[in-house]
Amino acid sequence: MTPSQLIWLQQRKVGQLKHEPGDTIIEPGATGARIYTLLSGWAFRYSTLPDGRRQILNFLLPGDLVGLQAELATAAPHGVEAMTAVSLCAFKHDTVPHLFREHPELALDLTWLAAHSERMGDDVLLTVGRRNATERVATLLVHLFKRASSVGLDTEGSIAFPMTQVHVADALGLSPVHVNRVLQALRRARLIRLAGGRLGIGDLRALRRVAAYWEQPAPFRPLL
Amino acid sequence: MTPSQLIWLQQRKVGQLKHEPGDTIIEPGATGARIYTLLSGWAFRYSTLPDGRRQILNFLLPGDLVGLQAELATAAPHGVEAMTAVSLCAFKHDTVPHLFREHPELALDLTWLAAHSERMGDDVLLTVGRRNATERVATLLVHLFKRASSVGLDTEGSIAFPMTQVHVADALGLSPVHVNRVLQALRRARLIRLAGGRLGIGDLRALRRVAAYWEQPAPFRPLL
DNA sequence: AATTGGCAATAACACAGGTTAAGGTTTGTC
DNA sequence: GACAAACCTTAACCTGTGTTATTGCCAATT
Repeated sequence: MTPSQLIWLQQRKVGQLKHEPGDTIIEPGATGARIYTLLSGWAFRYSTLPDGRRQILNFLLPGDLVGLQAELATAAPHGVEAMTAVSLCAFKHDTVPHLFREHPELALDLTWLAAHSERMGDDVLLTVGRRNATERVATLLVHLFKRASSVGLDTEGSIAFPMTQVHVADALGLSPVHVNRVLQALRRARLIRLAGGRLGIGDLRALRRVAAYWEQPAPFRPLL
Repeated sequence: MTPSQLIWLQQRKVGQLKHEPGDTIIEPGATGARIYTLLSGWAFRYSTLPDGRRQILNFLLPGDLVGLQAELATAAPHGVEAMTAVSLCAFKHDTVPHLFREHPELALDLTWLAAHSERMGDDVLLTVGRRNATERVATLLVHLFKRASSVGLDTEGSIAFPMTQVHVADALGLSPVHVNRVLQALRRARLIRLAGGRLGIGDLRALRRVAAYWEQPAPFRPLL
């Protein structure tokens, strides 16, 4: 990123806000939602059916953009909720249109990000649609472990893991009880260590095999 | 779209290509894939697991953009296959970067499209993760019926429906046999008419209720 | 120290949907 | 007009996962 781009972005920043675990960051259906960058903490996007069934769409880690869809749509199509204490960098309203006029390079990066998150969504759909319960859980854990590690959230081979089993269930289309069964099995097989809010992976290669997971080459990722 | 934008787009067009039903339009993992607009026919995006299980990510109807992700990524993350005879409008390589430099308004539309398709993907994930088989099938049929109608593919209350039950199964994370059971039930309930490659909806309101489906306000949709 | 609430663990039971297999149509082809 | 290849349909059976319920643990609160 060039200095002028950086300065421009700084100017668009209107403030920094914090949320507590469990707080709603974006209300589903909210209008005029802002766009944010997640500076620290974990959050998730979700949507629900009229009768309350909830699907977690994805998890948000530091560095992720929040609310691009909500900014471009007239109403936020999904909710966003904090899982830990969270701090966000808020941008002025209409930052996106200005960005396109004044910084086409950054705008292209933004579109790259949108395409990238669509790709991640495709992977999740493959997981939920075609993998069985064990594979789903293994896939999610490998994925989160890698992402958290890549943002430097790992210490001594484990990461802080702020999710409940209900979160895992809602992300994978499973029931909480069955998630528990699968986690027990993975623990007994010494594939994972999960206790006290921390996750460690015993044998990454074996867990990947369980997941029917295979590496996508980690592509260039613009920051914003 | 302004005349100058239109002329510019015309100039970026390098040709028109056709495919037969069952043809692969974009090979999964292909490099240097182009970006297309679907002019006529139906296609779908899919990805597969190493052992062959396939998930259809979404269906492509006339007017849809094909291969934005493939253009921005180094390798196409998913395949695209034609379901009917299909014709595509191909754009020059590097059209996207040029677009951002020369037509920021169009570039914003493009990003809007990317965000929109991510939203559609979110809906599919909700369906596959949290709806039961009947609801899933009903949701898909309502969705496709509405989309096909909105592109003028309907005649006398029915649309040409070129998909096999295997396609439906692969899109919804179900087995073909179970899709058949559900379709029979919907037919018996007079909610749908499905025969001879055509789909009609008997009682849209009732089918929506079955789907646990509710209307998203159809938003402004830029063409490209 | 007692109480409450959220979360994890486990068991018993139920059922939605998967699997396998066997016809039956339709369509195209030589 | 026989044959083959897709595709659809149905049945019988099975299993992975959901449901419901109970217990225990820990942390926070009073």
